[in-house]
Amino acid sequence: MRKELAKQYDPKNVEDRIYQYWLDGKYFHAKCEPDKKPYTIVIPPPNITGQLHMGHALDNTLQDILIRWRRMEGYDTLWLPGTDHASIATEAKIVEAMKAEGLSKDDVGRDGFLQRAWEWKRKFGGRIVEQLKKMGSSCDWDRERFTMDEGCNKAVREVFVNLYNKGLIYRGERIINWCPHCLTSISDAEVEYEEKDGFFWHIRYPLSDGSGYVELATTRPETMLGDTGVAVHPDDERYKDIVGKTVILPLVGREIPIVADSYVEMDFGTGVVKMTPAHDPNDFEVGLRQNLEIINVMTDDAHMNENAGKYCGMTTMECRKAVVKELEEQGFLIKVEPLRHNVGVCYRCHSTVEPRISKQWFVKMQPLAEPAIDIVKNGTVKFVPERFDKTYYHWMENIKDWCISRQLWWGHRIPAYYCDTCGELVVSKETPDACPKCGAALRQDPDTLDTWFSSALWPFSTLGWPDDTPELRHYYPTDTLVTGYDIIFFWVARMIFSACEHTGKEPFSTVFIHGIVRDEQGRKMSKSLGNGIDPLEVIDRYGADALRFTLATGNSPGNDMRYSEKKVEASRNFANKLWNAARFVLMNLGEDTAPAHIPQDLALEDKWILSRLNTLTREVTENLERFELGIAVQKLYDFIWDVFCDWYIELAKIRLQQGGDAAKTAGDVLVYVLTGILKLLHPFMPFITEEIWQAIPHDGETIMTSAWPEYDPALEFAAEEADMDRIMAIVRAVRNRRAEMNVPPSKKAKLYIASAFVDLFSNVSTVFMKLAGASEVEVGADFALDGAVNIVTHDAKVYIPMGDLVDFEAERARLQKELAKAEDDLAYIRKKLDNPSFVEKAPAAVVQTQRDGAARLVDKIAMLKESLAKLG
RNA sequence: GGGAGCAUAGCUCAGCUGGGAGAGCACUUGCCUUACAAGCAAGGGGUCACAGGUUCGAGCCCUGUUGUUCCCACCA
Repeated sequence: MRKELAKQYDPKNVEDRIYQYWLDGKYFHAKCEPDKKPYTIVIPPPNITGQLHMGHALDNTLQDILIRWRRMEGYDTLWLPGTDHASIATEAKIVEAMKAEGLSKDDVGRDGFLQRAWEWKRKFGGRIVEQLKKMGSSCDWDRERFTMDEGCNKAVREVFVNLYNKGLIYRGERIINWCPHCLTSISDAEVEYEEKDGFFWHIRYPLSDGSGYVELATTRPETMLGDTGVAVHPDDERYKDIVGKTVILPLVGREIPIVADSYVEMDFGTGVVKMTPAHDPNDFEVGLRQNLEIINVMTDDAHMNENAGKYCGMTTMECRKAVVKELEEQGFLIKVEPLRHNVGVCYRCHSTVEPRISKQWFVKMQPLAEPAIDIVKNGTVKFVPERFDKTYYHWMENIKDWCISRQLWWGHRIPAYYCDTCGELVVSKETPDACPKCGAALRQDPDTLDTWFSSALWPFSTLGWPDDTPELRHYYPTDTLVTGYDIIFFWVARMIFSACEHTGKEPFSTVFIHGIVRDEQGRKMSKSLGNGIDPLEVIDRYGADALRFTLATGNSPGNDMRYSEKKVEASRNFANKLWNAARFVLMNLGEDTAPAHIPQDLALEDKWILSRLNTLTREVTENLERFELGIAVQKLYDFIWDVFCDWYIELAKIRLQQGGDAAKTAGDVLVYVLTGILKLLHPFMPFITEEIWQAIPHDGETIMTSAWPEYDPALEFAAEEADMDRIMAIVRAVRNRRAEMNVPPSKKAKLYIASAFVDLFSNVSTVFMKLAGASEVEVGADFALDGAVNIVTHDAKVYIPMGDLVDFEAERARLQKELAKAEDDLAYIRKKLDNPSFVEKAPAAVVQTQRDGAARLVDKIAMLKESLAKLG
């Protein structure tokens, strides 16, 4: 007994059940079969703190499409899932949770804190994974990983020690970006810039010799407490005489030198800059060159420290006010002007970042960047779309050392150990028992590593590296990395140089880049705007297939897309259309219908649809190979709706009603084409295609592992396609005329078709009766009819006797108009063909197309003239 | 300051290596035609931002202009 399908497709009755069926069948599991060609994607691991948002939905839809397609193509397919520990974000959550209990990090201590963090991970870390399942993601859940699991930790320690031993990781006192809210250093990549309104305070510093003042301006007056110099440009004539002199720092009284450095812009401000090497990266550089003293005047939580003298203890903002007030009172403040300028903020919490001197661990980037640039330049790693390689090169070529230490507890702890007795530093994969030099107890560095340090190893750490595992040998390098352009720097670039350095190979061969999903008005979806759309809610209302289809349709590599519910509705309607097409097929099948096969005695329309499906198969496959997912999905939509449903099913009805062998053939072709459609569509809409596939005659357990359709030259029927076009042109033209004349569909009329294709049109009279409102059809060389509507296609003149409905004047006018149009068209083509350079230089095929077009127009013009002549 | 994207129908966007422009939604008209009204049929609507250039031929390639968005740098 075949399953009855409901009149409307209801994803709620289908999706969870199907997903469980796939899980039970272990179809997602990659078996690591060395004799099969592998295809591997590692998931961009979502943060354990995260909730599924549209970005994930898009990213995972694209990955699942590629994975499901390759799986059907017969690859040993691995989609490796996992989550990221997200040190800053997670730590912030734990701290917040503890705050509610009235506890601080120090209250619970490091071990207590980590216990809570792991507890939190156990509780909530799986949430986003469950949400990914709702999308239909066919990840190999048996291989799920976590960036802080034992294997990843082993890889992290291996990498850290390797780089350290090569001198590529070092510890040093540098100016770094400090987030006063997260209380940790962050890397350059983690600083964002926001335009903010501020002020430009113009101050004068008196020369020590009493000969006058220098005037300068600053946006951060509180930092003057740490000033250790004043700089001018060496070529600046205005200040030539004072270079080498000193000034007395107002409020502080410190005598500081005036130096000349080409960093200073002569035309900006007064051309004089105060130097605060401890709190400004540029000043720091100048300070190194000019031997300026470094005086840190701030604490790690944005307060002033003891070096700030009486301002000690104030917040930086309080200090700013106090300093400005005193400068004014003492006559050092010249003026204040408003200034809109860029301020660096923490990408996590958006607090203003304080640049400060601090002892941190760094990765020396230059030696790592070079091979990473080469591997993209020589095409081993490709960006799709290509233009992103520019972004990548620019970043890699100007890269600065990477600050990797974080003053956090949640993360991979730095495997460096200090001997407080003899000062020895030990960097080691294994935890050393005692100082190898003096035997005293060791103290491990309290800091952890940047989250991205472990995600940079993700493509190989998840496959077992540094151990030589069968998985690593078989699946690595991986194939495609699917991610948004917003994390090229954070993640993609770092994976590439890490893979080059540690595995000697590329981490993946293609980086498939997508844009971000914006809201209906084109704004970024964000928590603060409250304009985010919850994918789970969309799935609940429209189904995962509809959401996936929408996201795939809108995808053009590298470009942003707008989300709108209208689009999801259209996708839902499409799913319903397919559902009903399947219902129709099912209703017309005998109990003994075999699974998809091509029957004998194909009718014209059978060959036509098979040929069209064949072309579709080739094109969709090619589009997928080129990552043109949006184009592929559009072609499927058009084929299923316009070609299969609107034409083929309607044509098949004729023979299905006739019964007998003709009906059986039609039924077989319906099953064949429907099966092909389901397979091609499956990567995009996995649930509904599986549900239908299970309901129609089929071989195998799941469409997931059925064979991807292949282009077959034997199924190309060019002549039949041309014939069908002739027939369809007449059907369309007749419908058009009837609609124009407001003839109701119920009113049938005889069709006289005058054409050279007598046999073709005679054989399909039932088609015209079914689709073009014909009561009967007569085909011949020509007819002499009075009072008929005249229709002319390229291949035929069609007359419909409509008696008193016919308005001769209108008929004549319409034919005249069509004639004029045809003559214009012909003139246009003739002009081309009469141009010797066109005929000479254009490809032969193009010239031939134009000649054919001209010939068709000549025929059409002749027929139009005949019709006009008959009207008198 | 440097780089990149986008500009096509009322709206949202496709348009692959150049060969007389497409879809969805919206709109108009007629249809409950036994798969589907979340549907069927027919239709209206576009100097492809602007100006040059290359070419037999440009929405597509080149140059410039305008508008817009983003990334990087960070002039204190």
